[in-house]
Amino acid sequence: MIIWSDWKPLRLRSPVSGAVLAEILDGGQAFRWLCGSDGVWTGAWAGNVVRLRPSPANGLQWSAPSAAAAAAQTELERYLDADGDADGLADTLPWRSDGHLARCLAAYPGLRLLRQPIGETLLCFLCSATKRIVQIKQMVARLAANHGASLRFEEPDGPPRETDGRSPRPLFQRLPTWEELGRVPEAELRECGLGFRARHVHRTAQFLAERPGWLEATEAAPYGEARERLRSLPGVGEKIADCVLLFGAGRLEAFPVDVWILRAMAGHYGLRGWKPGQIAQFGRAHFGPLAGLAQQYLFAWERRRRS
DNA sequence: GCACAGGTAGATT
DNA sequence: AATCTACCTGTG
Repeated sequence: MIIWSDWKPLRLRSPVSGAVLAEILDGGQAFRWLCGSDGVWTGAWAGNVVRLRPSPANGLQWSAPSAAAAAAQTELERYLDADGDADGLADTLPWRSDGHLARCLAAYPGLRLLRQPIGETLLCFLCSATKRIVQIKQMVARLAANHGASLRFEEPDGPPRETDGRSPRPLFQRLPTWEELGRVPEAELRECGLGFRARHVHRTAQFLAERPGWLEATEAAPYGEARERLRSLPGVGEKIADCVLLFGAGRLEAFPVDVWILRAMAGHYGLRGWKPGQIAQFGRAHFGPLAGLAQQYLFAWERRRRS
């Protein structure tokens, strides 16, 4: 039984509607947010579990297990890049000369890139190959349930306040660290539904478990070097490397090219038949140093009304 | 029942 | 240096 702190307002420099919040939390950047029938999002990253809900006038409210609430606000503000000027960044994209981009920006005001832990982001995107978001979330939930450390929020004595017996239990286990994954046999990863991705996760874990600090050094390296380092991991190609840098390291110049971006660039930019590598090159040249932010808008637009 | 899904790596042209 | 192809498994 979790005792949640009271709801408190969360100030975002660029506010978001409920719909844009849903796109940020559940649009393919992160895979550990669940939305209840009451419209409340519950999500987890690192050792944090947090609830979020839209409030009037594009406001946001948050709540955390009361024992962890003090630290949670700081962590959440960093995770959501609350102080970041998301709309100001978007305004520097070349929308004035790009009608389709202008339309995408207008459709998702306040859309932003999350600042997730790089290790978790790598794990999630190793699971993402030829899978839909629902399935990725399922695999990741099983990894946490079977191999992640439990999160215990000890409650001090006192009158219980707001409780929620239906809290999504899987979120109260962390994702396993790479060191922990290094001790998990590939067969047990397959039991989490990873399929052929289990081999990639297993071999990447073998590599990383022996090299403490390797991911942190990668995060600190210049973009090109970081990308090559990630590419050297089993199961990490150009697309996943860019996803990890964009969603897990705040590298807004990373421009992941997936099937949705291929469709977007074919349909709206006349680049039918172009290869992913060519699209990536075009994207960085056309959209500039924040190409990854543009990518997120194009991705959201392309994916609307689909699963 | 069966194609297909936020790809990657290795073989084959 | 391009272009196939196998790889697991749940969903539509």
